[in-house]
Amino acid sequence: MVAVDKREAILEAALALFAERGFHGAAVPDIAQRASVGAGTIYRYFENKEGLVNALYQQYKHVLGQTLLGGFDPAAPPRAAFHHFWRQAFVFAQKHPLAFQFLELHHHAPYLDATSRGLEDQLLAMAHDFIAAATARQVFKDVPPPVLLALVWGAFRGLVQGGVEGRIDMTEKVISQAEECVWEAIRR
Amino acid sequence: MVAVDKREAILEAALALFAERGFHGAAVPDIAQRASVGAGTIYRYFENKEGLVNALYQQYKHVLGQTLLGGFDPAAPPRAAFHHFWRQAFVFAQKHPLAFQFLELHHHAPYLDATSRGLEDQLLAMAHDFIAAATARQVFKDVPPPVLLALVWGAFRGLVQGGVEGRIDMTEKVISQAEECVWEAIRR
Amino acid sequence: MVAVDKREAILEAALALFAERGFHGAAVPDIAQRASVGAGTIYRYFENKEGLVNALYQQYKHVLGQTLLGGFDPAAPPRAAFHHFWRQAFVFAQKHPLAFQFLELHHHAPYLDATSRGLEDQLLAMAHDFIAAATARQVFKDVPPPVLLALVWGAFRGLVQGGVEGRIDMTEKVISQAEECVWEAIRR
Amino acid sequence: MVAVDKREAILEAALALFAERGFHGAAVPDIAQRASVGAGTIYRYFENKEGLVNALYQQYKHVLGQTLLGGFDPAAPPRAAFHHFWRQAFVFAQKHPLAFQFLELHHHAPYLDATSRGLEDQLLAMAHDFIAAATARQVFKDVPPPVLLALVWGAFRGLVQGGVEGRIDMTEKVISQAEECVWEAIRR
DNA sequence: AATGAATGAGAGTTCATTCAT
DNA sequence: GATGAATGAACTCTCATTCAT
Repeated sequence: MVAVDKREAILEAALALFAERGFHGAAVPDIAQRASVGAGTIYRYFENKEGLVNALYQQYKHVLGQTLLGGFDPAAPPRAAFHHFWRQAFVFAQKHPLAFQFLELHHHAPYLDATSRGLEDQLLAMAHDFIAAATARQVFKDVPPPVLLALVWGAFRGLVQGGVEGRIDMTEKVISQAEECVWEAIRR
Repeated sequence: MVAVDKREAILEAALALFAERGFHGAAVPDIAQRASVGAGTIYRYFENKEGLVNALYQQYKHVLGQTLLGGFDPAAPPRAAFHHFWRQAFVFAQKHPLAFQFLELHHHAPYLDATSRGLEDQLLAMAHDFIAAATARQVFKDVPPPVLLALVWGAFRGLVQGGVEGRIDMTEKVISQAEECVWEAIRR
Repeated sequence: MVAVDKREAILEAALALFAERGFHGAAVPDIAQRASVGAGTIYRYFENKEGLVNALYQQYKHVLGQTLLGGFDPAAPPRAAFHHFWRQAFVFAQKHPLAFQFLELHHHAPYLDATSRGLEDQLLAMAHDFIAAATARQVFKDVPPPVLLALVWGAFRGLVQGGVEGRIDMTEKVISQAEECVWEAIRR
Repeated sequence: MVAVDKREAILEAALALFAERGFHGAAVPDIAQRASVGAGTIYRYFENKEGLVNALYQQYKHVLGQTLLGGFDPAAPPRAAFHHFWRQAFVFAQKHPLAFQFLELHHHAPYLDATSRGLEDQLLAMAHDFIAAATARQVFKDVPPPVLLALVWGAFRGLVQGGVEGRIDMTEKVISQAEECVWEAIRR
């Protein structure tokens, strides 16, 4: 097994345990065991437990950003743009369900470093700009963009959690219906 | 100081630390110190740390339920009912901001006991019934009630978090605007 | 057992193990076991392992200083003063043989804090002043005081170690003879 | 790079770290890194960490012995012999300052093996014999030879340490003056 | 009833040593 | 021969829990 695989195994195990139990609830030896790796090995790849969460956070925050932007047409009309973001967010949440949980659980945690916080701020800023532009063009309701953003992302997150917890059968149709609901929430 | 006050002090301290750092991140001696109580005293009032989280969870889940239902008129039309719930949810979130954080953070945690889960299920069921009834009367969009519930509660949660994290200035107007947004998300 | 006794027991155990094996060679659980105390208990009395060595160092450096100065007559002639210091140094080394070993072993160690270093410097300065004064009065050879100090204390240390290691039978007579030897080394 | 060079590099690195931090304070990977060698390589040349200290101890104890005896004239009168030993001891301490520190620091350590202890005993015996002979000829004071040895070597060690720690400016003159002091300590 | 000193299991982390490459 | 990634035992330290006072 090459080094890259071991690093991968550690990240994967840590993702699962951090998502399930939180940072303080996931013990390093447990992570090591799940990764089929000696406990000491983790410290060859990450400076310490905090380094491990931050690596994870940054990796998936980056993937999330790339996924949301991937194939996005800046010239698209707002409704199409919204559709793009909505579907791409789902792509991420379904491809990386643990990572989605993990990211949402570790928001603003005191053990996140400046780089992690920077990535979060960046994504937030991008979302804010998009909404502010559409608001300015009177596409969205006359409501402060941060409010619209909170409502949209909150609704999305609620939906995904409902799926994960088995309260919602996440069919293609449900995703579309939810998109329409949320669009009506924000469109003028 | 009478016993009730000590119990109260412990619960209050635990609420603050659990909300801020999570279950595993909050040390019992820290809770004791914040409550100005000996560490051993906590074990006179609660069987152990799990007993303490569960007491807290049950207490505030109950308060949340009472707050949502308080003054509710079952005969009110859906829009008025929705208005009632929306405002009452805000009443709770603003009266007990730490409790709101705490409840959302500890959803489905493995250390929650059957009673805690039961209370959660009960609240969920009530919400579901209300939505299902309105859906049946074609007030809401033809979307599975759990989906509508997830969208609404998710949006609400996102809004509150935005306020807590300082991204949103939670004025009376914002609360009203958000209510209108969310209503349009679900109404037919 | 009262707290003071436990602190005492920890200090005594730590003294023995640090003197025997050095700082890094003495494991905290070993110290705890020798002190008949739980490992965690050590951390109620000392911030960490470094805090423990420093407490020990400061305590015995202080005792050494007090012992050397105890009953000293500043007006005494140099030979009498030297006799006093020589005998008092032996009093310390025989009353606290482990402490003597410990102090000599941990000289200038990187884990000693400013207070510990300060005490060491203070003792050194006192000795230096005494020697410099006698040198100025042409009682001692015309040799830099630090050199005389190094020779005297080194010889003393060598003698004590020889006793501890069983190479020397430390009788009253030997102590006197050694005193005379060292006196002749430094006197003009 | 030939094998001998690697062994040399390891010994040199180990000497520096053992002298500075002691046996338990010097980590094998640190030694390897300082020697620009893989950690595993150390185990090709030495059985384990103990084997490494012992090799070092024996090597330098041997060099010390050779240096002290080098050019020694057994027929020389005691004062000349003492002068020889004193200067040669300085030759060693100045040529191998780390080795001097190392040897003094690791006296009687439990991880020294029989060979190391044997070398130490041998040197001690030689010194003892020299002193005993001179004492028998009434050149030295009527003091047990081990006492004289302890005083002389202790004084020497104190002097060297004072130089290393910067308290003494180790000029040619100081070395001579100190020699005279110590000679007067022991001569009848 | 209340305390907080005491505990030891278990946390995060280091390191002497091994072994596949 | 040489490496350094890998290991797990052992290290320092924390903390949920107990119990003598």
